[in-house]
Amino acid sequence: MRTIKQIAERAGVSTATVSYAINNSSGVSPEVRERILRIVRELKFHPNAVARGLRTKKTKTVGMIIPDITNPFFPGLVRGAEDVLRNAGYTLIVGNSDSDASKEDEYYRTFSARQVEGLLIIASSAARSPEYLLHHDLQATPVVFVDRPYRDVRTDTVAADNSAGSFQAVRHLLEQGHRRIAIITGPLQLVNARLRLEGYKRALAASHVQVEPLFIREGRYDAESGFEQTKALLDLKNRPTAVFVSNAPMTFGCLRALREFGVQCPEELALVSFDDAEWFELTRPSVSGVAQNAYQIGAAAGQILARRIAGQLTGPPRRRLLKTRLVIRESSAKKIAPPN
Amino acid sequence: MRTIKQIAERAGVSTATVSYAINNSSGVSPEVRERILRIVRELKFHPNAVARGLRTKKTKTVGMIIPDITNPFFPGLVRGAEDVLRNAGYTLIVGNSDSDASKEDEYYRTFSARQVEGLLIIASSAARSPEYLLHHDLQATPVVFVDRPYRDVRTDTVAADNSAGSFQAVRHLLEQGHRRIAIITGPLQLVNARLRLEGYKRALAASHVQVEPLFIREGRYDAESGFEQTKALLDLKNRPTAVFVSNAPMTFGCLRALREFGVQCPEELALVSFDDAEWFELTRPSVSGVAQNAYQIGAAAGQILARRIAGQLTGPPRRRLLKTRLVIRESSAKKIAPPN
DNA sequence: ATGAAAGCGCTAACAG
DNA sequence: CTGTTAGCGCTTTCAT
Repeated sequence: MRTIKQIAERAGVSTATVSYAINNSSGVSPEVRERILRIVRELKFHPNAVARGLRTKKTKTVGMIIPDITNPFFPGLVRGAEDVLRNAGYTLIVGNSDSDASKEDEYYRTFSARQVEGLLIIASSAARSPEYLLHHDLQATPVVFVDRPYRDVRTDTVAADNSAGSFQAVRHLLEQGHRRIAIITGPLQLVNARLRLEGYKRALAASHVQVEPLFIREGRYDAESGFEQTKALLDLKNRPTAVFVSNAPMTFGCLRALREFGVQCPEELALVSFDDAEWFELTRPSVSGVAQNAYQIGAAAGQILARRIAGQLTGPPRRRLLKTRLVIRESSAKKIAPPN
Repeated sequence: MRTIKQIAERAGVSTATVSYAINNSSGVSPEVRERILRIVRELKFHPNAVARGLRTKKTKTVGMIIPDITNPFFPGLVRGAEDVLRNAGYTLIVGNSDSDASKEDEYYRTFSARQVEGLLIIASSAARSPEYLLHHDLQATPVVFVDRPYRDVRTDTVAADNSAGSFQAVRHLLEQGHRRIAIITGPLQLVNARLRLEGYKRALAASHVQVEPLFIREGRYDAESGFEQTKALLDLKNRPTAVFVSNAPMTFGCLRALREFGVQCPEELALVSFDDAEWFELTRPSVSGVAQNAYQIGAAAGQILARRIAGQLTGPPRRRLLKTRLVIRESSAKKIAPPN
């Protein structure tokens, strides 16, 4: 491995001068600078980021905690954050928590030890708030909460407007003539699951439709629970005519159930999903969804974090809620006759 | 931020002793060790990994270059590698190259500067071989090539057995009575695309079926090219009766084309895909696929890398080709009459 | 415009 | 069993 010292010897200057040259600080004569940079190029010298990090206490590293990269919603988020952060000179380290507090803790320790300059968190609960981070030596580190906009948290937050998106989806079902609309929610300890439920309730209220408690089924944001809860709805004496499913994996399970039990969609049960997976277009029926732009959310979060770290952004926490877009497909395209 | 020095003062010992204690080196009396560890816990002290890395030249960091985390095949790979490496004490940094050489280079520089101890690479071409890495100060760094088993490369390699998987898929189509079988390949500068083509040819040869050059269409592993090449096949005067598509995104495009041009599958054109996406099960028809276990590939690669770094694995490069599994669904389930 | 030198936090001889 | 000390590669005063 080459060091600044070797470059200095070759160039016949001191290490300080080499340092100035490669960091293009002022006060190095053009000739000397050029000579040094030439040698740097020849020897393919890359300054040791570890040494630099130790000295400057700026590691140019950011940590990100996500539930699971294998869940199709998160890659876009990560990619958006990565692209922005890399452009700003940061390296991103991503950890999968499986929404497990002890794995989260493990990553907090790793990140703390590695002196990350900032944190992007998709938290498993509000307990993972900055107060919590105090326990991990990360108190001074800027944090942005992503995707799950906990309210009581004193950090920047970027997420889709879950409530508005759900409102829109359920209003659409109401406009199609549905009155008996069920919802399969995510785990209700997660804010975004609660917000999607809230949007559902608001839409019903706006149309003076009573909430039917049996129509509110809590899932776990995975395919299995989507299947189970759909089955539960189908087993009801008084079935709903439509269902709003709170994410794509559960919609996957829902479709499986519809198929297995031979339920016609949208005729017997109309469907709108939160999220808009690519394959929604290819199923039969194709699936209506509330599209959130994961890349954009990640990019916005990365942007805010970079500016906080650089001190370009100060003051109270920013809350950005990004717009969703309702994509109507076959699963909700049929109007039904009003009941009376 | 706490340092070893502060712990030492509190405990009334030297920094060396603290270091011994937290690294549980031998030669520290139980009482002193206990006292130190108690203080460490109380103060939530996490040794500065940057300083440690500088001193020991072991950063416990591994770099991974993938084309794009947003492509559904890669998250599994990454997760597999991450889980294994984290267990072995390494932190994984992942970079998206978009199969772009200059972005790859950028990550090589970053990884080099950050003193990674090993590299997991899904390379855009064989040129990204260890010889190439010489240019980036990474010569001594263990490298494992993943997913794309370039032959002329002197490193460990882990991938699915692309050729065998394709062979199996095409043999299946032959067994269904098909003789006019097309293939949509990936970009042929990628080994795995070439290997999938090779498996296709071997299967045809084994059944004494002549290769029809018009039936070999090169795509780009993306949905658009899957659409275009399917259209090209459908435009042929003498259409094939079946097509083998070399990955899931192109199969997505293929299905779109079939739908758009009203082609019945499997009746008019049977279909088998390399890869097995979750949604293959939900389309109409459901899609047959060659499943490769991405998680397992990533995990195996991580394992080998960790052992190379630790020096537990020495000697010539290992080549591991993991088995694929053919999953037969509706898109290829119908036998057709032999064309005598 | 350039150099000498201190020191970031840690580990590892070496000494005792 | 514990302490002293040098030094990893770099940046950054402070001199000159």
